[in-house]
Amino acid sequence: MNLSTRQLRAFLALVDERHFTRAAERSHLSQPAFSALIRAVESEAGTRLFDRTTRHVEPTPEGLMLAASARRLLADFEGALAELHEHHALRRGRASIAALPSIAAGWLPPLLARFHAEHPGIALHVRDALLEPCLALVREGQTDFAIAAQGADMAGLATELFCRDRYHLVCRHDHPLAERARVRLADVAGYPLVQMAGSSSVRQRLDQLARDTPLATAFEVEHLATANGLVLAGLGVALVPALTLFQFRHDELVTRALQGRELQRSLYLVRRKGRSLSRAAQGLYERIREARPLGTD
Amino acid sequence: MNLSTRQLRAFLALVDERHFTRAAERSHLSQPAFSALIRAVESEAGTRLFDRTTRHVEPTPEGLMLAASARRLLADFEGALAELHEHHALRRGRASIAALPSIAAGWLPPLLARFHAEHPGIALHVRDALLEPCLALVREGQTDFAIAAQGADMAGLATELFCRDRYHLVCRHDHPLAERARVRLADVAGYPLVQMAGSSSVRQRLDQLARDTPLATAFEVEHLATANGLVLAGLGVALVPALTLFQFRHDELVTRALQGRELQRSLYLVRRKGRSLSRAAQGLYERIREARPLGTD
DNA sequence: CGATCTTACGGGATTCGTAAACATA
DNA sequence: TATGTTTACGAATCCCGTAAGATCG
Repeated sequence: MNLSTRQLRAFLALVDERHFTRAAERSHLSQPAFSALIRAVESEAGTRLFDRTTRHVEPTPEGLMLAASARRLLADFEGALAELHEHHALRRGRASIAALPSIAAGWLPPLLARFHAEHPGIALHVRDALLEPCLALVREGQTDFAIAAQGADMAGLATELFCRDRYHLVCRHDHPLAERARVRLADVAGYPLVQMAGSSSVRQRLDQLARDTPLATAFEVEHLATANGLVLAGLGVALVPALTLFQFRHDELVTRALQGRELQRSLYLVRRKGRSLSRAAQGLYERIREARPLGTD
Repeated sequence: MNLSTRQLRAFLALVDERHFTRAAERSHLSQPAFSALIRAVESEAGTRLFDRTTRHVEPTPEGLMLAASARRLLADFEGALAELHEHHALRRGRASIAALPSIAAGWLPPLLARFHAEHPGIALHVRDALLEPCLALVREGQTDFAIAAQGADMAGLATELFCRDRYHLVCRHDHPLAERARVRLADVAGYPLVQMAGSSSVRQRLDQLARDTPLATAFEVEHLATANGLVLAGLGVALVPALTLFQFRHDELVTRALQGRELQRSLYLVRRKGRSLSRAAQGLYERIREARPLGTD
């Protein structure tokens, strides 16, 4: 049991035209070839579909029945293909991304705004989550891809460098460290520190970097905005990556890049291995890759 | 833009199996042929539908989208074809027939009952109408065919003899004519006659036959049942065709076939010329033709 | 290294178009 | 008789299957 859309279209052409020669022209076929095609359709259908004399062609009642079905089927078919093309052309679709809170709040939104302006038909979804939840969302397919650091278990995930994000000192401009042009990690060791909570990747990476440098943790907070408030109040200084500095823009605060080749974290575009993204997600992914802040080495 | 149901089925086989070799077997194709077929589908769709490595095959998001559509489309398609087959096999459908009142009330119902028992899925519709309305219904396509006499204008209609229906005398058994074994039209001339109304074909045909025999019309009625009552009351005798005699079955009444080669009416199966009947109507038509009461000559 | 998909290629079935035959109003 | 469909037939195309090649785990 096999029929092609071309056959259905030719069949409908004959139903409409009621004339083999004209219907054959409309189908870009010679009349005899068209005649054979109609015979094939009738054979597939298992019943005669047209009453024909040399002077008159007319669908049988069964032909009219099939014509109604065929019109519906072709419309559905073309609708399905059109939808596919819409998705392919990024005119429709859905893309979801997970990102670490710092990225989700700072770097990402302007890019999403640009992408949305370019592709208003694509629905965008963002999840801000800490590192492991981020990776879990990708692993479970609940999000298309993520911007995150490397986790403990990266099996089944494919990563691509997003950027290297250098740690910076943030302090009040009246803080002693504010006067130094170049600041090393060891220089900060003596001062009370406003730290992120241990669950954050910013903190985890910092703990790695400061393995040999005892830091004086004065506060532990969940949110960068809180850290900002504490530093602004003169209760300590903060060590945070460049992409979080948008939270610390204030006249009374200064930032200094920490010297030292290693004093940065690496962020990655993370997606499921061996599994392609939807066209919409692929589009967003590439847009992000093009726009990524390459950072220092 | 052309795709066949076979291609859609093969595509779905691969979505289900996620394995070219197995899907190819399920599709009764060699694996390379199957591979080429999938490529053709992807080319038609305009987008990649599967991620494949030599070890793993998986539909892309677009592939899954198309798969959902394809399943729906194939189900619809097969539904439409199944419906067509149901109609072809006389398991479903609709047949409508128009018939002169005498036929519609007498000969036809038992046949319809048998037909319905054989084909319970076919909805039957009957219209009882006088000759010209009968033919009009057929001409306008409001009924599939009719059992009727020939009308004034038979253009566009195709007829086939249904039966020859001899006129009979109906009278009380105590009527003088009841004693005669053989009755001719002229024998009836002197007696008061219960006639059908001039709009009936029974009457019109009788007027033709009696062109040279002055008949004594005592009553004109619309319905045979009324004629029956009048004859039973001894108010006259009736001249009606054999197929109406079911209305005159009564102990006190006798019927006598009118002698004479011409003293009959011809009834026909009437359908639109050059236009085929639906399978259901065709089935009923043939059933009627097989069962027709051939009548005398 | 083995399982699996892709490419290459010859053979066969399908389908096409031209020309002639056939049918109906 | 003229218009339009079907049949006949040689040719081009498409599609299939076998065999060789490439690739990933």
